[in-house]
Amino acid sequence: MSLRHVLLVYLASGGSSGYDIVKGFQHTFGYLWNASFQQIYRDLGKMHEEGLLECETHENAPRPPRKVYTLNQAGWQAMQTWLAEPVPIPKLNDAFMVKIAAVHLQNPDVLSQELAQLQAYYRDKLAYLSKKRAVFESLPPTVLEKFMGVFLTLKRGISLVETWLEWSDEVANMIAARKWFEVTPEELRLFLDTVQGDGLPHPG
Amino acid sequence: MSLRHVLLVYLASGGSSGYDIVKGFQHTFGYLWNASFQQIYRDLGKMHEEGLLECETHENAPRPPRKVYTLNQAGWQAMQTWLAEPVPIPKLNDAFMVKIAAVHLQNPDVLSQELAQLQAYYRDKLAYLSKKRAVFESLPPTVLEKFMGVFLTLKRGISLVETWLEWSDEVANMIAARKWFEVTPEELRLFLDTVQGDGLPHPG
DNA sequence: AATTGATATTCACAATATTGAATATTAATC
DNA sequence: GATTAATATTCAATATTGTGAATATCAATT
Repeated sequence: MSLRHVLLVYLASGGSSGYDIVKGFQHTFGYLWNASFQQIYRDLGKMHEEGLLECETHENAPRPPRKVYTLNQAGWQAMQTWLAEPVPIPKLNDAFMVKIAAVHLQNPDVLSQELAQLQAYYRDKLAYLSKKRAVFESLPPTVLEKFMGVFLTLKRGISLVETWLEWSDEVANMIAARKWFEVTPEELRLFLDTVQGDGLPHPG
Repeated sequence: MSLRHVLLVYLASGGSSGYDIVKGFQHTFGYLWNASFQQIYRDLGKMHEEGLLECETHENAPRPPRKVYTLNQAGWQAMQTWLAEPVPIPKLNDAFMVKIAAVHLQNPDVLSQELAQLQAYYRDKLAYLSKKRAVFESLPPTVLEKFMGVFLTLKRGISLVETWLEWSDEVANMIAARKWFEVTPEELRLFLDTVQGDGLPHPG
């Protein structure tokens, strides 16, 4: 699974240029899938080479010309194939959580400042997503029902941010208490070995 | 940021062989950071080459010998440097959410089955993590306080799984209702363009 | 005696992601 | 008239991750 599949899904609702996809991503798949503009352009090019996309260069009056990509038969097929197969469990790689797990190694003031900045970021994000949710909720129920899929992903995004913010308050309390300062690395290692259970494998 | 930093942090509480780190990961950083055993061995080797780690080959009686890596001065330094700099916002790349956002393209029965499998996986995971939490909660408060960092990351992991499961019930209801079947891709694109706000950039 | 299973590690190739810079067109600003 | 900003795309180098297979030692099973 990769960006390519996401692009196929995106293009399934109509052709688009790389530039517009970059813009569109921020508003729709942006909180489901992160990708840089270089990545998007590159993968569009590759998929075109591989025959999954058609590409028409549209002159754009005063602006530089834009390459509009559309799904062709093969692309549609590839998308269907992807949709039919199960997705992998998304992998969580959260560096800040690693810092918190190893809080005894940190400088509390530096950590505290970093936490505050993350909180500010997530509060902004929450405000932004909440505004979006309000738009959805103002729709007539029959219309909302139709776009339930997008609405649900929005709600999931909000839930992720909200629970992060709640959690971050606990983290702030811990940093303020500074009790963990008394833990030596060796104590931690010993403790972790003791608490260890049977383990849960990460499935493909 | 990468696995290498996580390994530095891990080794800060004592030397370890690749094999033991692989095992240890499942129990401690496993739900914060995902890495395969090949990745861990590879990065340990590289970090040794780069002079961040010392490596001693310990004969292991009947078993094959094990390479025990320990942080040296440079490694400790590198870890400190990493700890002092802010972490990037973790990138969310969730293929299942993409599928849900584009639910109108799916076969409801296939999707429904995939959802059920994911739910089973996350229920198992929740049970596993809850058992761990119980161990923490049975500790005397003064001990729990000491290991608060690990406990908080565990709680965050539980919260992620719990809210996913709650969300998945809503998704199941949507699939059962099958209203979104009436949406054409073009309608969706138009709708998304209308609902679009100003966008929120993903910070470095 | 041969197979299986656990321990412990390595190699190689492919896929993906990150970063910085470069190019080209034109409108708007100073 | 020169600089800045926005649109629109591309290239290249590197870093990181993912996957499959291979190697070696020895215990325990069959």
